[in-house]
Amino acid sequence: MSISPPRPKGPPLNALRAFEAAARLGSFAAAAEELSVTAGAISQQIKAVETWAGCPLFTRRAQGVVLTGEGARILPPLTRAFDEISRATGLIRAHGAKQDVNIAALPSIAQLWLQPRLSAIRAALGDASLSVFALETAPDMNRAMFDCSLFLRVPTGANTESILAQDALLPVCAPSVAARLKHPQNLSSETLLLDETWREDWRIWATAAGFELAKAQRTARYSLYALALADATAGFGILLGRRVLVQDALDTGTLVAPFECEVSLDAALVLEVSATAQPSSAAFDFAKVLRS
Amino acid sequence: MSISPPRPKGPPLNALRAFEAAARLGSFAAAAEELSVTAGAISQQIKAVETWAGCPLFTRRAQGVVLTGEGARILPPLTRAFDEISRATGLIRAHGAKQDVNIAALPSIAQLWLQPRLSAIRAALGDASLSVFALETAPDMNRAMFDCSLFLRVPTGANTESILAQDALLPVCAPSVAARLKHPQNLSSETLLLDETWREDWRIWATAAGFELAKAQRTARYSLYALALADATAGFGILLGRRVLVQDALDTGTLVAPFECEVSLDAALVLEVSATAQPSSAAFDFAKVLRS
DNA sequence: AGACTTAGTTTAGGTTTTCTATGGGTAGCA
DNA sequence: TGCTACCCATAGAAAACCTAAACTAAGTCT
Repeated sequence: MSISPPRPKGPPLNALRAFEAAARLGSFAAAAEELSVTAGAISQQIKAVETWAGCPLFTRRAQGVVLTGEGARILPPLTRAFDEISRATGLIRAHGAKQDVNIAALPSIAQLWLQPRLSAIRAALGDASLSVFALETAPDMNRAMFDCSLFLRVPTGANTESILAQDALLPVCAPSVAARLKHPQNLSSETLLLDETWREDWRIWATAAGFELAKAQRTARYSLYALALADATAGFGILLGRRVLVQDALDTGTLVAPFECEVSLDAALVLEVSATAQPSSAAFDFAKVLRS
Repeated sequence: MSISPPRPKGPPLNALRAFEAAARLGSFAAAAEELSVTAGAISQQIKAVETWAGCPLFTRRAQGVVLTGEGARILPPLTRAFDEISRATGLIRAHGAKQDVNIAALPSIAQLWLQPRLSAIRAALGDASLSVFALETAPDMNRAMFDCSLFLRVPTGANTESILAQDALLPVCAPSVAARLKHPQNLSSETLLLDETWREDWRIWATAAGFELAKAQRTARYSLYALALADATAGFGILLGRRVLVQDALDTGTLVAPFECEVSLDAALVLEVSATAQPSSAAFDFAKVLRS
């Protein structure tokens, strides 16, 4: 018998949070994104849980991970528990730090859609400060500590959502370039600009426009939409525009749409407000300004 | 507008666990005991939660702490959430580490009651290893990672409990000392031994025996019951015995009870089994041996 | 076949967090 | 007035955590 060796410890909570995210999202990489750490960190945390529990929770396969029976058994209660913690802490946080609004948005939306509206927003918010966080994928609003999110995606119909604008695809270019484009066929001799995030867009538009993309078509790919937009403005090529993001440029005339054909998308510019946000909070004021 | 500064972090889970324990138990010191850390650590963790939330959760008073409105509001959901986590993780842990039984017990019970029974227990457990942890106060079995607990306390009637023996108070001493004790009055010239944990015991017994304790009564206080028992055996004084703990010494005759008067207590030797323990586990075997 | 891509692992190393150990301070108790 | 029971503050030590970079392993183009 051993008397008072290091006392048996409770479950490692941070590691459990990592496990819960990975199990819920079905991937370590996605969990890493949600928790804003690297995949290696998730891998280690989950190993820690497995060591603590004494049994494996995931079966590792080359193309991903699959929950084991034990893993699947504890996921629902853990999700409930972490949701409850988020909700509870969100409530009290609203009282203290109500002076600050945290927005999650696609980098492109932050730069091209939000920035022009910032001065109006600031005026409406008064002294509450505003922080914008650029994220590649929309966060789970039940978890991440954002008050609002702005993403281009298919609406889910949740009542925390507002559709600000339906999205659509249309090629845009500098007026000088538009002059030599009479017909989609002319595109084959031009450089097509596209954003990495939406690399299928040209294919989708071409199909709808009844235009065959050449195999050897010259293209330029950008990881930042604003960069592609700048190059299009400079007359470097034709950008397959997202209406929401190019609207301002079309309005001011720096870009024009050379063709009539515009393809409607299911995706829209969706504003989502955190479920824990209070109607009296600055986050609500922010949302109200955007909806108007 | 600031773009992508350090992303807003989720609530600090370990700090929330500290808060939940402190709020539930009404004291930082008690929470420290439950989580087996120092009170200073709890103090810092709670400050971390308050900083994160942006509002105080406790009002500090010199004689303790009181929950604020915000604190009281989040306690129930947090307790639910952590209970759920404990339950869920306890379930899977049972599958992996079923080879080990962790017992929490009063130091005195571990030494004086459990030790004599160890060989029988080992025989029944087979290859499962046994660890005994000495604790001053009974842990919350929904939280702490113990499979069983053995404490002297008033039974609550929970169905995870078994009463192994009702407790009682009776003075005990070496046979040589008993020879000169004809009547409780003789005690005034003797040294009374008592354990810090139960410092009221002599007063309780004296009241029941109709015997007035002198103000200048000579006493010796021990922080370890086994030490007091050893001194009593050596003829150093009279120990106010807990029947459960001195029974073995009475049976072997190393100690005797000089007076007839035995005071029954509401407290009993209570065995509690963790709610997450499986009927097939070694913890159940252990409990079965003790009950027989 | 060979090159790329996707998904997770592993290790070392440094950073951040957390804990303990001390030395206060304040109110109730005797 | 001394004791005890609480909690607070600080600094150094210990533990936990994260990142970066190189690696494995199984697809998927070409």
